[in-house]
Amino acid sequence: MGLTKTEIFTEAQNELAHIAKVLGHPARIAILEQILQREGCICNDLVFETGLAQATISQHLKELKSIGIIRGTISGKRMCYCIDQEKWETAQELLSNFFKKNQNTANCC
Amino acid sequence: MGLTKTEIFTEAQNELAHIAKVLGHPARIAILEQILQREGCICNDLVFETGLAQATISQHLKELKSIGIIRGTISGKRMCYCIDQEKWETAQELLSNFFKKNQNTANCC
DNA sequence: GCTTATAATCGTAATATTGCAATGTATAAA
DNA sequence: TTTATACATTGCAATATTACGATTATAAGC
Repeated sequence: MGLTKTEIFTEAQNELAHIAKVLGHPARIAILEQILQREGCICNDLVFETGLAQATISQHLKELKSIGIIRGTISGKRMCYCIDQEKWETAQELLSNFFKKNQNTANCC
Repeated sequence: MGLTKTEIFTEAQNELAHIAKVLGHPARIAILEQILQREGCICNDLVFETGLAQATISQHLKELKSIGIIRGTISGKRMCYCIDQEKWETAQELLSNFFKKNQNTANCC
């Protein structure tokens, strides 16, 4: 059906899954890496860097904005995208805490 | 087109994205949490726990197996699922390293 | 042998995602 | 005021994902 039954899971599970889902595309990883590399902002040189169409990049940026991990501010006729530090750290911690749940479990099989 | 252009991204980007993608569904987060909680194995009580159909759970388990983060071993007529410690840590580190790329970046906008 | 339990797989329907061309919009430059 | 530039949005086609019922395969127990 292609429809995730979000209502049967907890808020936390849905939130974590949403963050992971947004990170779950190589183009979005590449975009984030570019933004980081240029230590600060960047506009749609991303189109040039990735080789994807402008519309496609725009769509991926929208996905990234949906978890708040990037922010876009207008500077003239250009857009300046950058990392939202706070949201970045939130995502980092949510994932980190999830992985920390697996301390010490002895292998069973 | 629904077809990710994996060939234009690096191995590392594709690998990280794949891991994130697999974690990007609340059912799979829930499944992993269950396996961890029962500190070791579990069979398809997952069906009961989540309320999803057996076929659906089986499919999600397959996704999780695709990144190696869980392993299933046969024990009689049951399957015993557990975390693969090594792969778990690999995934943890890949994500952790990705997030660590954003040290010290001054906010630009 | 047969029956039951457990889980994988197949087939299908519904919805989501990816990607792009075309179009729209706002700003800057001329 | 026109024109160009930079993005966002829309609409569409192709593919992927999610979910489930039905079927199949395997092993245990009789």
